[in-house]
Amino acid sequence: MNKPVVLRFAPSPTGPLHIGGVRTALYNYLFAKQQKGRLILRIEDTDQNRYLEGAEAHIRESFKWLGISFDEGVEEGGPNGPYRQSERARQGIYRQYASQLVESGHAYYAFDTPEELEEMRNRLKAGGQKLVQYNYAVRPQMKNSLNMPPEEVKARLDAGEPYVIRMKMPRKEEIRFYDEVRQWVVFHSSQLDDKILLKSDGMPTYHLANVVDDYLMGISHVIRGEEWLSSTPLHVMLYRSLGWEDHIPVFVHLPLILNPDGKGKLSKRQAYKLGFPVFPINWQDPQNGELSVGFREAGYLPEALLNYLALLGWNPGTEEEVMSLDRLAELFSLEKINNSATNFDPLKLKWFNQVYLRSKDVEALLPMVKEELKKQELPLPSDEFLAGAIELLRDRVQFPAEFVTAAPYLYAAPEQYDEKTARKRWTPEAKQHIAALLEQLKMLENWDAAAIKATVDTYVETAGIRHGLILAPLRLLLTGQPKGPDMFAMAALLGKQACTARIEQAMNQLPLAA
RNA sequence: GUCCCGUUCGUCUAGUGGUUAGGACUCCAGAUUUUCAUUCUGGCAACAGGGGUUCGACUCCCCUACGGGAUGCCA
Repeated sequence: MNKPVVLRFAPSPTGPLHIGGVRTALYNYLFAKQQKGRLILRIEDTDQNRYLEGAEAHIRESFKWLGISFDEGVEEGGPNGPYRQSERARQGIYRQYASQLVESGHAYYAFDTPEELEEMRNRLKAGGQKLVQYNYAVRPQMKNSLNMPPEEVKARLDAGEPYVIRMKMPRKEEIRFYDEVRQWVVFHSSQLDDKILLKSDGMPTYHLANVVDDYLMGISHVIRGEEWLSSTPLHVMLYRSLGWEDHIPVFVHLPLILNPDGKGKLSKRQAYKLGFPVFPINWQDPQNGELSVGFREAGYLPEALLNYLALLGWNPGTEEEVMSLDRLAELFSLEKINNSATNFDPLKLKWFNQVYLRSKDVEALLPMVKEELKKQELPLPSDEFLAGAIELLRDRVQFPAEFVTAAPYLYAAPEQYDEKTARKRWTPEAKQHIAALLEQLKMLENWDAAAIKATVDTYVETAGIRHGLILAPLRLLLTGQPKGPDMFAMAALLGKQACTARIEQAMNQLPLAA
């Protein structure tokens, strides 16, 4: 019988949710969904010193925007709660297992002070040791329960002396584990150190907490970033030492996401320099007040971000690229996850954004355009007008804001006219024709694109001139721009009143080309 | 330094011993369009290097180089 599929995403609220975390969460989500399993959101807040106010809320908000939902978590509830490790720690869960490990001889108490540890490291370094770590070799020289009589240990403990519990890493043991992405990975325990499992503040370290919780929560697959690969042997040892060898989850270590130039882990700094976000939604650093613009605020659609991210390290093995979340969940497979680090490509993300933006119906786009108008402090036209504007512009925008910024003339008469175009097109001859055409346009009863076009066509034909002589200057007068969407449709949308007014206004104002 | 992981067009990638090495983004050219964008067509562009194994290696093995990660009372 197959074990139930239970996944978890376990962020630490020491900072905002990062794009790499989003991808990890996404893969967890996709796999859980595909396998009809459960997905848990667990908050790994065991570091009291680095806890950041607002980070947890940022994480939650981000997922809400992205449309990634969890079956269990702090807000969702569930049978495996509590879902914050700090709360679980308060229940004594981790201490209990740490004690069990001490009793079974797999771990021990250590009373070394930070200064003593520092001294030990310096000594090893000075001695030319290649392994500078608290391990089987230095263990006998340190202040720990392995080197003192039980009475002394008890006395120190009873006296409330600060202590940690360390893993007693065996001296010589091969640790093999299977990773779905890298296949078999082998480590030797001799290279590993006696990692702290329980800190002196009583909190567990990540290693202990994640193993205990994964076991307790019945996690079947651990999908996480590659930076965890190196500590996986410790985790495996922990499972073994706790007698949970049969419950070791399937490990899936995802390749890292690097900066666009391939140099180093994707960083906020690099991203900022290149002009793209790294956080799903805005993040204001509570310490220095610095604001980082999120993908949401920058005009990215969650579908686009997710689609792009899904393909960053995975692909369906076909040439299908534009996929909904449902489709992704359908096609997702662990075997097809890539094993090499990947560069973040903001250009391709933009392309996805364009694809998704264009496919949205007017109803969905309307609120985005309105919001942008509000932001720009522009008057709010009717929905009908905006719908027309959206249809007019949909093939030429990558971001919602561009429905406004790319065509400001739809919302207000132009105040400036493109100089180069004016110099070239606004000739005395052009002005003369436009004036004559204006009279005809004024008489037009049905102000629609076809009628306007017919009027212009007829005028051009009878005057025996080329379209360019009329069209380019006309567009200039109407919009101030040399380019833009279909002019007749645009003029129709603007309305007769506005168009004739703009033409007249420009005829009076705009100096002729020499 | 040590351990671990990795290396196909500029980028994301397909590829599991015999392929004209395929697709997408970017870029370029042409067509369409009143212009720009869209769309369509076409083009440029890759197996890190060296040894093996094999009739035959992008595919398997080893070495080198390069990149990355870990090496915390952080996750």
